[in-house]
Amino acid sequence: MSMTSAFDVRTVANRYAAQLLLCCRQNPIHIKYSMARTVHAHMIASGFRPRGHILNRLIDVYCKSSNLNYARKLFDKIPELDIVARTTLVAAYSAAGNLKLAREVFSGTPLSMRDTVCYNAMITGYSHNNDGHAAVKLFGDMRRDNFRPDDFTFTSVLSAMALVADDEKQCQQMHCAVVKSGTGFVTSVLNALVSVYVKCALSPLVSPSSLMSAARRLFDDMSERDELSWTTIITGYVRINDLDAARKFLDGMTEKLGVAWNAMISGYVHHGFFHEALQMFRKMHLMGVQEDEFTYTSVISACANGGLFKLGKEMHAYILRKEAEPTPDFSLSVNNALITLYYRCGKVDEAREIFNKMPVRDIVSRNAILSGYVNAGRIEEARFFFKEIPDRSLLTWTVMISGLAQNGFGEEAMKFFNQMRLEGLEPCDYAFAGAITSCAVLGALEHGCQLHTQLICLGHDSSLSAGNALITMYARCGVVEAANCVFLTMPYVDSVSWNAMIAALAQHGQGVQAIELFEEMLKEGIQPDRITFLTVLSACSHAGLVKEGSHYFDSMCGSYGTTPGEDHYARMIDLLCRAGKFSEAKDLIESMPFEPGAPIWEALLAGCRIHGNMDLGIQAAERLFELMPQHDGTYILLSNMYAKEGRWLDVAKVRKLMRDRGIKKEPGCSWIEVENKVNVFLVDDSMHPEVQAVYKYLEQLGLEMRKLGYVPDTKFVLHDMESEHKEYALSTHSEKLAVVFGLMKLPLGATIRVFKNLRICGDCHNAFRFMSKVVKREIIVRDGKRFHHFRNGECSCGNYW
DNA sequence: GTAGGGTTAG
Repeated sequence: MSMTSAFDVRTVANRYAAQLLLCCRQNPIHIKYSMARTVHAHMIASGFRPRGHILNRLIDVYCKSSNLNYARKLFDKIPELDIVARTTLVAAYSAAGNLKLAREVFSGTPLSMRDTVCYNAMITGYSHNNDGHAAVKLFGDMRRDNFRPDDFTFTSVLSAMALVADDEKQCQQMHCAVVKSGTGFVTSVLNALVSVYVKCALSPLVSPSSLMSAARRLFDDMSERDELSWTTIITGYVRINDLDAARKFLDGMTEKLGVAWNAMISGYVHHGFFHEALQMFRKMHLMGVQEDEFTYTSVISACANGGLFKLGKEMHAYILRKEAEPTPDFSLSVNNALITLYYRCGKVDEAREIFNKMPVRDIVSRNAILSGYVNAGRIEEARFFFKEIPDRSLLTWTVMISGLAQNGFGEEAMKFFNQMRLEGLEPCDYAFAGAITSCAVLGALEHGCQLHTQLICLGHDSSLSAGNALITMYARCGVVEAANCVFLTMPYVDSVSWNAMIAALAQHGQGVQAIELFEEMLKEGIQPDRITFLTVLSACSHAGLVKEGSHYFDSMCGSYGTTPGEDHYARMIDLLCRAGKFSEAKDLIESMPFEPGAPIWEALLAGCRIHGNMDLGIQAAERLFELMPQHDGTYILLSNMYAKEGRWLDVAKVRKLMRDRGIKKEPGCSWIEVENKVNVFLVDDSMHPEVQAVYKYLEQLGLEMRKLGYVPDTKFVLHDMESEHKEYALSTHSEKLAVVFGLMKLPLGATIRVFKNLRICGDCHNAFRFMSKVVKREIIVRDGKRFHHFRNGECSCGNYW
C-alpha cells in the first residue's frame, strides 16, 4: 500500500469538509442525513478516517436526524474522541431527548479531559429535558471539582433552576453566586436570574408580588437590556395574574419589541380575555410593531377559544395575503392554530384540508385533527387516524380515551387507557378523567373507585377535569353521596361541576334539591350555560315542578341571553306532558321558531304513553316514523303505550311492523357485579348453567308471588310476547335475569346494581318497581344514558319510561 | 463543542 502524503490527506479532508458543508445547507434534516451518509460511505470506502470538525459535523447530522442508534454505533467506539467531539455528542444526544446516552458520554470523559464547555452542555441537557434538580446538582459537582463556571454555565443552570425553584432563599443564594463569579453584568445571566425570581413568584410558599418586585428591581438595575429582559417581566406579571401591571409595563416601553407584545397577547388569551388580546393585536398592527407566527397563533387561538369564528377566518385571509411564501416553521404553528379554529366551529373537513396541505406536520397537528374527529363524534375516522399516528403523545391517548368514553364506547376507552399504561406512559389528570368517564358509561363503580384512589395517590385529586368526571361517575353508578362529597371537596369548580352535580341530584329523583343547588349556583354568580338549563329542566320534569320549569325556560332567553335550542324545547314538552298538560305542550310546539324535529315528537309520545293519550301519541309516532323510520325507540314507545292500556293486539301489530321493516331487536346484554365478579347475562344464553339457576329461582319466586296474589293483577308479566318463558312471573329480558341473580346472591336490604347496554322497556320497569317492594332490595338499573332507581315500589329516574 | 422567551392539541 502506498503512503498517502500529508498534502493528499489535507486535500481529501478539504473535499469531504466542503461536501458536508454543502449538504448541511438549508436542507430538511432527512435530506441532510442521507447526503451526509453518502459522503460518509465514500470516506469509509476510501479508507479516510473522519476526525476533528469533519467528525463533529457528521456527529451533529446523525444525531439531529434522531437516528441515535446509528450515531452510537459509529462514534461511541472511537476511543480517541476529543473533548470537542464528546461535547457535540453530549449536546446532540440530549437535544434528541436521550439523557441516558448523553450522561454515558459525559461520565466516560475523564476529569483530566473535561472543561467548562462540556459541563455546560450537560447542564443544558438536563435543563432542556426538564430535570432541574440534576442540572443544579451537576453545577455543584462542577464547582467542587474546581471548574470555573462562566456566563454560559449560569445562564443554563439558572434556566434549569427556574423549573424547580420554589423559595426566595434559593434565589438569593444563586444571586450571590452570580455576583461573586463576576458574571453579574452579563445580560443573558441576569435575564435567567430574573426568570428564576418570576418562577418563584408562582410558588404557593411565597407572596407573588414581593418576588415579582424583586425581579423588577433586578430588571431596573440592569445596565443593558435586550428583548428577552422586557419579555420576561411581562410574562412574570402575566403568570401572577397581574395583567394590568403587565400592560402598564408594556405601555411604558419605548422600543417596539414584537416578542413583548406577543407575550402580552398570549397572556390575555391564557386568562380568557380574548377581546383584549384582539385589541392588542389591532394596536400592534397600527403602531407597526413586527408581527410574526407567534402573534398569529395567539390571535387565532383567541378567536378559536372565544368562539369568534368570523374574525378568525378574516385573520386566516389576512395571513394568507401577508405571507405569500411562509417558511415551514411559520406555517406549522399557524396552521396548527388554524386547524383548531376550524374544528371548533364545526368544520372538521376544512381543518383536515389545511392539515393535508401542510408542508410539515407534527404531533400537535395530528392531535388537533384527532380532537376534531372526536368532538364531531366521528369515531370511526378518529380510530383510523389514531392508528396512523406514529409518535403518539400522552395527549393523543387522552383525546382518544375521553373521546371514546364520551361517545359511549366505555369498554374500548378502558382498553385504550390500559394500553397506554402498558406502553409506559403515566396518565395525567385528563387521561384519568377520560377513564373515569368510561366507568360512568359502563357503570363500573368498583373500577371507578380504584381510579379515584390512584388519582389521589398520584396527586391529581385537585384536578378540575378529573373531579368533574368523578361527580358524573358516582352519580351514574348510583352513589349520589359520593358525587356530592367530590363536589364539596374540589378546590376549584366550574360550571361543568355545577351542572354535573345538579344532574346527579335530578337523576336520583331529588328534583327539589337539584333546583336548590341551581339557585345556589346563581347566587355564587356562576353563569349558567345551555347544559345547565337542560339539566334544570329535566330536574323540574322529574320532580313535577311545572311552574318552576316554565319560569326557568322563560328566564333563559330573558335574563341569561341564551336562545333555547330544540333540546330545551323537548325538555319543556316532556315536562308539560308528564304533568298531563297536553294542550300547553301543543301550544308550545306551535310557538317554536323552527320546525319540530324528532326530539320534540319523541318527548310528546313518551308523555302520551304515561297518560294513555292514545290519539296524540299515535300522531307523534306517525311523525317519528316519517322522520326516522328505522329508529327502534319509536316502536318500543308505541308498543309500551298500547301495553299500558292492555291493547295487546296493537302491541303485536307494532312488533309485526318492526319485523316487516327489518328493524332488528338488538341482542340485549346486562351485567351485574357481585363480590367483585362481573356476571354477564344474555337472553340467548338460556342453556348457560348460571342462567338455568336463575330460571329456577325465578320459577320459585313466581310461585311465591302467585301465592301472595301479585301475579294475576299484573299485566306486565305477559307483555313480552316473544318470550318463551312467559309462564314465569317475570319474562326473560337480560336485565331481569341479572336482577333475579342479584336477588339470589345479595342479602336483604342490599342494593342491586345492574347495567344494560340497551334501554330497558316498560314491562321491566313495572317489574322492578314491583320487585323492589316485594323483595325489599333497592334496585338500580343503568341503561345507555338513563338511570332508574327503584325503592319500595317507587321509581325515581331520569327517564321517559 | 455549550446558554436565555413569546405559540399551537384536551
